[in-house]
Amino acid sequence: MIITKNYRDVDCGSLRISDVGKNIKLAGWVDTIRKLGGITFITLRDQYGITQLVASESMVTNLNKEDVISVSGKVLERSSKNPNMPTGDIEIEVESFEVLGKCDKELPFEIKTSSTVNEDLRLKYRYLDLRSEYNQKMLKLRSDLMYFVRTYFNNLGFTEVQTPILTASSPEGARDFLVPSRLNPGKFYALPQAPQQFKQLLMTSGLDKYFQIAPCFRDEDARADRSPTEFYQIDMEMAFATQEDIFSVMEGLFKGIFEKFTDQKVVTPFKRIKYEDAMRDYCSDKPDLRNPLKVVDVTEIFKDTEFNAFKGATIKAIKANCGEKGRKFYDGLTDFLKSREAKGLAYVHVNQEGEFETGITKFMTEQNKTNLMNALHFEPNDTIFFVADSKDRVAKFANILRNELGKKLGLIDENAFAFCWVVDFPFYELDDEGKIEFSHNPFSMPQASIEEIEKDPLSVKAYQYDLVINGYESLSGAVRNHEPEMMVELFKLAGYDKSVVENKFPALYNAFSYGAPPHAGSGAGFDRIMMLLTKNEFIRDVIAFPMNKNACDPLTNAPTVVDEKALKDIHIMLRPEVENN
RNA sequence: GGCCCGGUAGCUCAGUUGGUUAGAGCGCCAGCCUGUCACGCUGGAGGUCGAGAGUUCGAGCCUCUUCCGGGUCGCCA
Repeated sequence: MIITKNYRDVDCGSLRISDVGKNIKLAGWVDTIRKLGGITFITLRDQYGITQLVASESMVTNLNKEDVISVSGKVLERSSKNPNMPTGDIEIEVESFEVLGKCDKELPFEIKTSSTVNEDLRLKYRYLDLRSEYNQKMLKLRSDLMYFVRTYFNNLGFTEVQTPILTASSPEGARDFLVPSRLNPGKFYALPQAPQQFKQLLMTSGLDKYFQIAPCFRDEDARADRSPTEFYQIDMEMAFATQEDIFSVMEGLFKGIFEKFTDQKVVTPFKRIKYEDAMRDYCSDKPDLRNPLKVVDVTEIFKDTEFNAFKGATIKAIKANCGEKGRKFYDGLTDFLKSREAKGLAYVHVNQEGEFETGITKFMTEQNKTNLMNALHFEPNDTIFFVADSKDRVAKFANILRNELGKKLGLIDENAFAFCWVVDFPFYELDDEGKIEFSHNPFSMPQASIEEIEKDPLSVKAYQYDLVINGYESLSGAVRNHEPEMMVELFKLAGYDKSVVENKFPALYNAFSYGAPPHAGSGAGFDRIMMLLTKNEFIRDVIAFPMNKNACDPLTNAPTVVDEKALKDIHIMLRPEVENN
């Protein structure tokens, strides 16, 4: 490692007992000052570590925490060592020091405890927040991860291509960020939601294997695990490739990443679940497989029930052993479900004798019980939970219940990573009005011929896949449709004219008419991987300069008002209600 | 846009049924302290209780409005 030498000889993390006796210059931030009367201990911090300085009291008056100083002195063996620090065997006896950067303001928060501080304040002083040990490690990990990804793809013969940041607005998908064009009055660029079109064009250009650590921009609302403006994607595409080829490359990447950056052994090939089965067993297309609970549809069992909440509803059941939980536990679950807009939560407890008790036991017939036994194979001390609602709402609540039970009952191994491919997404689905609509990507390849599709479009699966890790959608991809004629037919089935394909995606459509190879690829969320590696549930904690929930940056005050002239240049006039704000 | 939670000292928070001068820990300042390492001890400064209105003899606490932040639903093909 290189270390700049004018202000220091070594960094703050590297001196050891073998260095005792050397005259050394060190530079860094004053981390702590401990005055014990005649003697003062100071710890000096940089990105690499912390080294203790020792000085006479008179020598270091007027020193503040977070001052940046350069210190000259002799390395001593400590008389009282600290086994908790890598440099804990030694200290520097200060002979002289120079203040390089004074910290003369009171800190808005303490660096050590910045992670507990109100996020807007942390973001306003992000340069201080980033001084914390967690953030220093986070920045290094991001860099190491980027390097690892690039090395992996380069070793496999991939070419990294930088695709445009200013491009055309696309009609599908999320809201675009728009950038007005000065040279083309009234027209706008859009920031790319993903390099999707460009990487497919590269395939038609003859590039065999493409990748990019690509910035993506979407103007949608934030979530804890979703950045409100921009994020990075590990984007890749291969010509002459099948779904299996993509799986093999990406499994190699994820195995490599998780084995290098965590202490987990990653087993390949990853588990695979059909979309249909995931929806049946977990009521989610991104199930957390660390959670052993499964959902069972019991609608049929209760079709003649007297229980009002079940009448006419779709009913999902989850069996779980809740141990010795009291009424409070069940009420808490019910309240949680209700707070998420469920109508309620029904349950029965199975006692030692295998009989139902509590909850909705009085509505259970013997036949119900027999059927439930066949469906759920419950045992003494199990509890059976039921959520009932309309067909399109019930899955959501079953999923919420499954996740909450997993969490509350401690069924989730926090140290494990559960990888699974979700495959065979449906190509079409019915929209709210019962019309056939593309369910995911209209440009993915269906798993059937056009003749078969026309017979029964809703049964057709797509070569479309997600990689789910611990319940996070971490990668999404597809085998692409590179046959323009078939694409037109597929659009027709969804009620779109040929002109829609031609006009909305002219570059792709035209390019595919000049000889395109079959190709497939994927995009993996770089920030999501960072979250998993650091076990962090907030995406902002793995980004150097994140925006807040409302897509504002308290540090730079972005977005800002701009002056009249700048607006005039780009032919923009603000609506009066906005201007007056 | 809907729903939920929060806003009290620089930071993190407590604050009872509405009742005297609004507290604690950390940080900051001063003094003491020669082996600390979350040093310790003593003292001190520091408050528009987010803002506004209302109810009340009396509001940090109750009501309404509003601003700000977080989570979530919608949204993210």
